[in-house]
Amino acid sequence: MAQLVAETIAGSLRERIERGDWGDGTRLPPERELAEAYGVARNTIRRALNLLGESTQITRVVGRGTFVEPTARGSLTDLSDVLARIAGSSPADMMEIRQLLEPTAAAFAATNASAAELLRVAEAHRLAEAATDLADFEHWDAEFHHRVFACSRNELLREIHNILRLVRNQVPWLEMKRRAFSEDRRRHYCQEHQALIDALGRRDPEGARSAMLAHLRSVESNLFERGPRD
Amino acid sequence: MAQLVAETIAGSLRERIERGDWGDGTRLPPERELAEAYGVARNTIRRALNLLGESTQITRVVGRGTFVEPTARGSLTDLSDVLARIAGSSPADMMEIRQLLEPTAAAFAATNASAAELLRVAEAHRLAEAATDLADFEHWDAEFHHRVFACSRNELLREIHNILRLVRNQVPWLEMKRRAFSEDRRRHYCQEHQALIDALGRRDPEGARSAMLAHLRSVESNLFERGPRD
DNA sequence: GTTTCCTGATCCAATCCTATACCAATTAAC
DNA sequence: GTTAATTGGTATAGGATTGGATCAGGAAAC
Repeated sequence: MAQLVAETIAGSLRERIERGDWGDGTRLPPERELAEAYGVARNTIRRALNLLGESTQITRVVGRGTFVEPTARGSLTDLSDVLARIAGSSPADMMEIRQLLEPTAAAFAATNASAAELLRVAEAHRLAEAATDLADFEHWDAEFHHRVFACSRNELLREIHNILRLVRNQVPWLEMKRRAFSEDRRRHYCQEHQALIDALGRRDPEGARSAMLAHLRSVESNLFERGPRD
Repeated sequence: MAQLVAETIAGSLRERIERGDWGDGTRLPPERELAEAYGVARNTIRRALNLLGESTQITRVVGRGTFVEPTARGSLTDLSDVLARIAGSSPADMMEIRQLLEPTAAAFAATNASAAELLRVAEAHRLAEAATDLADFEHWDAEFHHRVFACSRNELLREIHNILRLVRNQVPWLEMKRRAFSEDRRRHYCQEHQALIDALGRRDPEGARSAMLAHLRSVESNLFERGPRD
């Protein structure tokens, strides 16, 4: 994944900081020294440090040097706290958020997607339809939803969905989905997906929005009501 | 079935991508290299890549290379990658998401908040009003918005906002907000905050929703239009 | 004859790395 | 206090790599 020399070096430096080679508040070697150590030009080191500064907290002071911020680990743990809480959030909250985000993503997609992207959405739908077991269906169903986000042309929206998707791949969720699954329901979902694809093909934002909303409501009621075989 | 050479090559490349020869986000060999490897002219490789681009997500950047889009394969991307992409997302995307999430959070808050929570929202508003410098105002403004999320009674929604808040605390955002700031605008924001608090106090979800939306629209136009002193 | 497809070649534009020089702020030596 | 060395910040130039675009020519299909 590291195509750029600067990216590689940034990764190496980050690792060394996190490993504790340079502790909180200590000074990193001067740029000129790092350049020689890594065998690259100083420009490249500066670029690596700029990249590093985007994610890790470092402070650079003219005449003094580059320092590891004491808060660097703090904000990281902040973030991991956030993620832990996200992972532990309730299915009801999740479905509420999905009903908030996904219809809008579908509406955006109807307006913004290229024909090629719509083909990719349709492809995921087709594979979900053709799936022979639950795991396969789950995979292509998730992929279908994600591809809608992918063509919404809002990168942030897409990445938020990535996070939600990670949560829904946790064990309790898989269990829950397994209990709510039936062949009937699968067919029903596929029909709803088809309706969404039709709306996207018509470039109809409001149609896509309501198709997605209807789909999520049926997912929700299946998830939270009694199983199909009581 | 006399396939074009370019089509055959496109198919071969597609297969290799899906098989994982080149993983998410990695760079494909340069066109000149592929041309030699397949024993064809570079034009033909370019044609194949154009065909490939119609069905698979690849990105081509002059001077850098051709890349497999992170979404091109089904694999779930690493969480740290997701966060890096979130941190790098555009302010326009951010404002779009805020206008999607925050009005709904406000509506939830109007229904769900306890009286004590509403007091905490009002407190943040009061401190933002009383702030004497930009940093202080920024802090309480952000806190105001976050406390609205905190009483929306949807933990997931609140944590998503936490992530967005972390992004908006990055350097480029701070710069942008500084440029868009003026005392006039601060007073205007505070009036809008007051309108929101009034709606929350009336337990009026739709009023809260529209008050928040109006506020975010004015934030957006201030952020993206010319500075206050042109 | 015309069209389509591939080849070969050339030039352009963007990006990355190198190399170098100079500036500005800080620190240490005197 | 003054000066010199150190260090990050900035700018410029050049070479190498890479995708973008175009043109001329040959071969095959119609």
